[in-house]
Amino acid sequence: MTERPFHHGSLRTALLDEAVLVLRESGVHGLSLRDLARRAGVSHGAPRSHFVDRQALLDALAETGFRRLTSRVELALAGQDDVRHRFLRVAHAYVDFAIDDAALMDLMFPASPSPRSSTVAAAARDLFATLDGAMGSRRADTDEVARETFEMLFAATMQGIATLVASNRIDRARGDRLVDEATEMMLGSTLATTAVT
Amino acid sequence: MTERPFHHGSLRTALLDEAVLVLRESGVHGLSLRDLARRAGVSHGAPRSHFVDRQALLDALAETGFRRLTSRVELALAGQDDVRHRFLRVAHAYVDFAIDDAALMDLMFPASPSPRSSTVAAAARDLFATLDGAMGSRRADTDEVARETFEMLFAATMQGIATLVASNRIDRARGDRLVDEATEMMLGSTLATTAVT
DNA sequence: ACCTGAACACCGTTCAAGT
DNA sequence: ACCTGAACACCGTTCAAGT
Repeated sequence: MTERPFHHGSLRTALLDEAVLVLRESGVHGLSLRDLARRAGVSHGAPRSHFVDRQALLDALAETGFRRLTSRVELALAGQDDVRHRFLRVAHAYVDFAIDDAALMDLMFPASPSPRSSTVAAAARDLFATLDGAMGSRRADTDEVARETFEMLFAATMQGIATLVASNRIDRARGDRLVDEATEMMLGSTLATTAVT
Repeated sequence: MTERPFHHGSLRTALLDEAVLVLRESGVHGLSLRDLARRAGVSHGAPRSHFVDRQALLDALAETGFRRLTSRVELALAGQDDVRHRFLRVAHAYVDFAIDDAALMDLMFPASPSPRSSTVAAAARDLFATLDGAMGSRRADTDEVARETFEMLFAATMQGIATLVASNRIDRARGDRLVDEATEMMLGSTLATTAVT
């Protein structure tokens, strides 16, 4: 009678957890609702109760990705006041995540942008708000445009380094060094002097 | 008797050309061998004569992508001697391509890196060699390590900006301005003074 | 509210057969 | 050498039915 001992309401999270693992080793292409159902020990129609279609699952995955990355960045911020170290820690947290969960990053920042569900959009906004807080000046009179430009370039560079590593153009150690060098270069630029404290 | 007037040997390129279009409007997910065969007016088994499996088609697409991007960069280099303008033109050429063919870029720089076929690898090397030539110093005694680092950071930043635009985080005009600003910032850094002429 | 299981259309892949 | 068409296993999606 304990034929299906699990999922007295936890099937949704069980599917998501399993999906993260599959994603990590087989990419988006390896993700199938039927396969996830099989792994969870339920019928192939069961996931339908929690995700209307495959895209809904992918959206939910992107949302958890944004939340996990946000908490990683928050962790990197804990107890750091020096600007240089703050940037370095955030940068490494971001790039590490992007490399370890490259396929998930593709779901979070899809190349063919589909209209984003509101819950995913909210999770994305939380991440950007956290990043803003991490990089923003604490002085109110700082040039707003310069700061936003600086933030964008910083995010772009980190995302780019992660892509280089994830696609095997450079190895991880090289990527780590690039993160350091990029951070130093950007903090040393004239843009930075008007953008951050 | 002209039931199938095309493809007296051109089916391969016909499939590839069609695939680029499908890729552009439906992403990798919308690419199906059977659908391509249908559009070309051949049976579903016909593509097999030119591509052993779906991955072989994706590899071929990546290869053509590298070749097209290489020629775009070469075009951007034509008749430009000033360093600043050279960088700006190459950067815009790169980012424009990455935005217009974002899905193709994902095939060229896959998140879950599969072992790359030798022909794809060769096409990729051609692109990197061209980029090296575009950005490299003409003086032989320049610091080699600094130059390579500078090249990597430049490529990473451009790829990152393209990702931001392709995933709709910023619009295209903002991306264009970021390209300009990033180029100025990088050329103004101390890294650049030891890396480029 | 959540899950089952049959049904349908679609896909990648294989393969014998045609030209 | 290139293409056809049947076959097989797999998938997403829908839906009536169970609990």
